[in-house]
Amino acid sequence: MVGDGMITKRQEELLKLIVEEHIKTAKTVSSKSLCDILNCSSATIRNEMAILEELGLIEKTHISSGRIPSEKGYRYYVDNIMEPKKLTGEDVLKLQTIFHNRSLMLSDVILKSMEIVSELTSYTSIVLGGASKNNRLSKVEAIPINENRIIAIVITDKGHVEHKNIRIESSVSIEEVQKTIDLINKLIVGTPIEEISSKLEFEIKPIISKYVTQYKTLYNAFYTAFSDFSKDSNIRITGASNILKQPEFNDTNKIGDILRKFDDRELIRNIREENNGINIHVGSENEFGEDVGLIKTNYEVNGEVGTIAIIGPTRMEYGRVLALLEYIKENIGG
Amino acid sequence: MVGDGMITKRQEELLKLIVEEHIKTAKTVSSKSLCDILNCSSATIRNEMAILEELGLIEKTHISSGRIPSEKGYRYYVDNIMEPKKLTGEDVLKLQTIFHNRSLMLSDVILKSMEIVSELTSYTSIVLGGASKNNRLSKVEAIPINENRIIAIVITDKGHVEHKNIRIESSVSIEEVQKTIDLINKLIVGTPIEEISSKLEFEIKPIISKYVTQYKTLYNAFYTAFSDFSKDSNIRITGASNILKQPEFNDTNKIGDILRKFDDRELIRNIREENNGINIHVGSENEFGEDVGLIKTNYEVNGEVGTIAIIGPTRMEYGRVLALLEYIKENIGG
DNA sequence: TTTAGCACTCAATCTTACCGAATGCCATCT
DNA sequence: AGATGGCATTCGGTAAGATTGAGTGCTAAA
Repeated sequence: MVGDGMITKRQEELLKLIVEEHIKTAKTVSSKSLCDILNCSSATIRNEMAILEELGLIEKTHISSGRIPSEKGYRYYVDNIMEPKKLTGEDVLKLQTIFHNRSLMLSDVILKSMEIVSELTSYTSIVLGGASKNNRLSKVEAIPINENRIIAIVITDKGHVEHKNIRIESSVSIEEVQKTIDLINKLIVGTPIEEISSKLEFEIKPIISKYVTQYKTLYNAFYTAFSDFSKDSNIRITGASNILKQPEFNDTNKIGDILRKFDDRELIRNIREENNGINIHVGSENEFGEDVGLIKTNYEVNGEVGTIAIIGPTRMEYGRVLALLEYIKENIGG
Repeated sequence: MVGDGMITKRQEELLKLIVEEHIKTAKTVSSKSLCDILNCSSATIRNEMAILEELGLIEKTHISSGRIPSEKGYRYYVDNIMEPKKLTGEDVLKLQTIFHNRSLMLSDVILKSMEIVSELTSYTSIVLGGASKNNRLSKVEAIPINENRIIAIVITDKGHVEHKNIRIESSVSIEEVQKTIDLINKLIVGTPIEEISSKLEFEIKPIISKYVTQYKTLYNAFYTAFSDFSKDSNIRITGASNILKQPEFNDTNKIGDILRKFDDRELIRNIREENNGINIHVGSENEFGEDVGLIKTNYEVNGEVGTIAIIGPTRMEYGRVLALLEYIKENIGG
């Protein structure tokens, strides 16, 4: 006996073969097809299969079909059997062309490398970028465009930049706007992004109201500009059509189910990963439902944080995707 | 005889009925079903149908089927028969909640209103935003982040802002960077965006090379930053899953064909509309193929130009979409 | 010019049959 | 006690009719 508890060495080997064969072919795996590898008769394998099925690690699609891994089976495989796959030369090579291109900015490096992963694997990639954790306000600048529009530009110490288009009433003079900006600059530079809203409310507001006559309208404009700062983070989904390459999605209902989820920006935003490490969510463990597998990890480079994720069928090559994401995560530092 | 040439009043009426009935039901239209409306027998209608088919305006799906409009038939309908549909109260109401929200910036107004159109019609919307036509450079600013990264911020007179992350060799001093920025600011403020690249090359480069010792590496950094300025414009596709609501896309191959096109950013960028007006492209007239209809128009507000488009089945409600886009175009000025 | 009538075509649906791939189980072998 | 061979059984998949119904084209008459 080995491992979690009740599963023998041979059963584990059998589970491994079933999972990997199913991942490769998308078909059910028969007892006969494994005779040669396990050096025993199909009847023997059927007996073992019955035990694995008893344990909920594999399933039949109908009463006399071969077996496929269950969700629990994948989980067991991922946790106890799978060994981190080594990347092939081709995979590494394609990614390196991105990492070695010095003229790309960080966000483009991530987008492009995930595009490549999507292309290499025929899965779908998601990049959630742009949040700025632990960034501090470095500078606020306001550029007047015409009498009722100004552009506020906010720059953080880690190099994150956002701009907001602010509409103001025409009764407010340019001088008053400038005075407000000066006050903001003087008072909140160095404040962490997360705290700006409350600082504005409790520290800046009282002061502005003293110095600026039209303070109310101006304050409101700036408050809304700051409060959704980097809230609607960038979402990029690449290779959504790849799900059609997977035979299990040869069904308009299933395609619809997942496509509707890709369209739901709220849901996509929610896959944002907070933990460290690379996390695998099989089937119903993720928000896309039982038919898909999701592998995701966060990244943080120069204070820019985000999440990258790969979505494929439950039957996806977990080991390979894991290795690819690991490689990307290690190489975007530069 | 009326219209283009060979088509009678009654034939035109018949074509109108066939198109509109098909748009409503997605089914073939039989002669019998139109008897009541046209006040004649099915045989008479069949005779007229034979003529319309002769002219290529309608088709059969098989030898004894009812008729559907051909591509040419849709074209004729759009050009000669369709009357601009009046928007329903619900349509207007939903859009107005966006237009009346003063705190949204322009780009968000467009995105959100197209989201609503997509939702109202069950078609797919595309927004290509962010290009800045006729904008002139108003200010360049550089903020050093650390010894080999600076952020360049570019602002145009119309209020368009972009920033680029520039990596520089550590051998370049902050002073040299600042000197370069000052030169750029002095020399190219007021230049139209489109001309910046060439101006950099032929006017700035010689001067920089005189004043800045490490000019080559700096020049290259700025050149790449400017040259893809607003090139990779924002693309937003909303409601891609809506195509599955259309019965003619109840087929994984067709879904795949169009989804692959949605994934192709190059193709999507190419739908950018240059002409004025709202343009309808039926079937093979657009880049998405014979199964879809495309309605698109450009917009220009405060020097920010872009394109909005709606994609549906060939059998789409052209009149309604036309009215919706018209309404949006008229109302994003504010 | 319109219409009624009729033969004909075809999609769609259902039924039936059959093959082959697997399985479960049982009796037997080592 | 574990492994195996044999056998009945199940079920998906494919193919071949059979049936139905909607709709057309054509012709002859109104």
